[in-house]
Amino acid sequence: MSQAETAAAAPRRGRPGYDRDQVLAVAVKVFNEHGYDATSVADLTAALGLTKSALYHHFESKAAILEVALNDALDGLERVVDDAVAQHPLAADRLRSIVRGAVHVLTAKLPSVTLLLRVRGNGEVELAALRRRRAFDQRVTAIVAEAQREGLIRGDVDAAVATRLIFGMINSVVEWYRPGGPVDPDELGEDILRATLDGLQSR
Amino acid sequence: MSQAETAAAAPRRGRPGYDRDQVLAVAVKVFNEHGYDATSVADLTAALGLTKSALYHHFESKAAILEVALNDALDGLERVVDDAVAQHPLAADRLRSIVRGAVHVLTAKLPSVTLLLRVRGNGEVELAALRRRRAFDQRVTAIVAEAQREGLIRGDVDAAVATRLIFGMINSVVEWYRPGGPVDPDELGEDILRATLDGLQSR
DNA sequence: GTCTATATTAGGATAGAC
DNA sequence: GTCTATCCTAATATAGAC
Repeated sequence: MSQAETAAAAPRRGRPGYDRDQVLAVAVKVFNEHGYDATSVADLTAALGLTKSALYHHFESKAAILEVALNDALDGLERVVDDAVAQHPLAADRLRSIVRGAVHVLTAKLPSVTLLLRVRGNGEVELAALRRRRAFDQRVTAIVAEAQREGLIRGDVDAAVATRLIFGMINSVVEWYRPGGPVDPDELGEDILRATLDGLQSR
Repeated sequence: MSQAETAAAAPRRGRPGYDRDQVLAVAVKVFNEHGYDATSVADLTAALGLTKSALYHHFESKAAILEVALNDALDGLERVVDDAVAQHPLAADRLRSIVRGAVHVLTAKLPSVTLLLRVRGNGEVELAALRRRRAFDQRVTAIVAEAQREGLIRGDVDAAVATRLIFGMINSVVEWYRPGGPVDPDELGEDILRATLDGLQSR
């Protein structure tokens, strides 16, 4: 994924001449437009301007493309929690750091995170991703519960429900946020922090 | 959908003997478990204990099943806005009514609304549903903007962003809410109203 | 890194009997 | 309302040449 952006800087004569990361970026884009299951390998090759054989030269299967993208997204999200835990002793600070970090990863790695959030558990690749995602959710829920004991989060809402509502709001961003659009990703992180903690009501 | 619950009250001898609503309920459940596109007609008939021909006796195509379910969900959501507009002159009251009503429809019609929220726009049936959903979103955004002018919603967050964040939180409920579980749907509506308007922070 | 050609299976849907 | 048998297309994937 990291090489995808610099792809245009190394053009070929005539044929596209994709490398693995470029193929990945296009494939993930098409997956998100039609859904992974509704996307055929023919759809991918049409978007790439390649034949199936050329695509299978880069990835051994359609599922292998999905696997790389999902792991990229999960790596990014797990790193946010790792960093928050390493940097902040207070759960309240960890939570604020996680909200900001999750919004940052989500906007920076929008395609792969979007794909991750739509996984239903079909096949081994998706099941493995769901397992990692559940572990992530549990770590965050534990931090929210601790932040609640510390007094940051109100006690009249269940910690698991609060976590789900906060991340429900964060994750919904993939449905409408577009890089280069009118919404700044860092401001969005602050908006979501304000919306979930302070509330959207005027005071 | 309404007849599905009373199905067990009219059993047949030997074979299941499904009617249209019962087939619909099972099909929507399977669609949600694997995703619409990943669900084959064979998956549906396996869940029903029927052959393909029997299924095609009730619905003319796989897409026709989807269409009925999506319209059911959209009817429910549109009715919430219609009722809110009819009952409340103030946009602030309309918004509160819509949040409560949307959570209610979402929990009461969980299977069909879940399906609706995952539609990507493949084929005419999904495109038609997306058009209706966009119209719904626009009506709600206009009400949020008006509520902001009335002073209910803070002015430092864009109305369109606020709408998306609020409904992002509401819609995320389909990912974890289960009827008969520990979370009461009416309480959940109040929690979301509190979370989005008052904020989750202790005071 | 890409091509043409093809193997193989699964998918949606129908015909016609009971 | 359901069955068996079948059609036809589209899907994933591979072989082997350039």
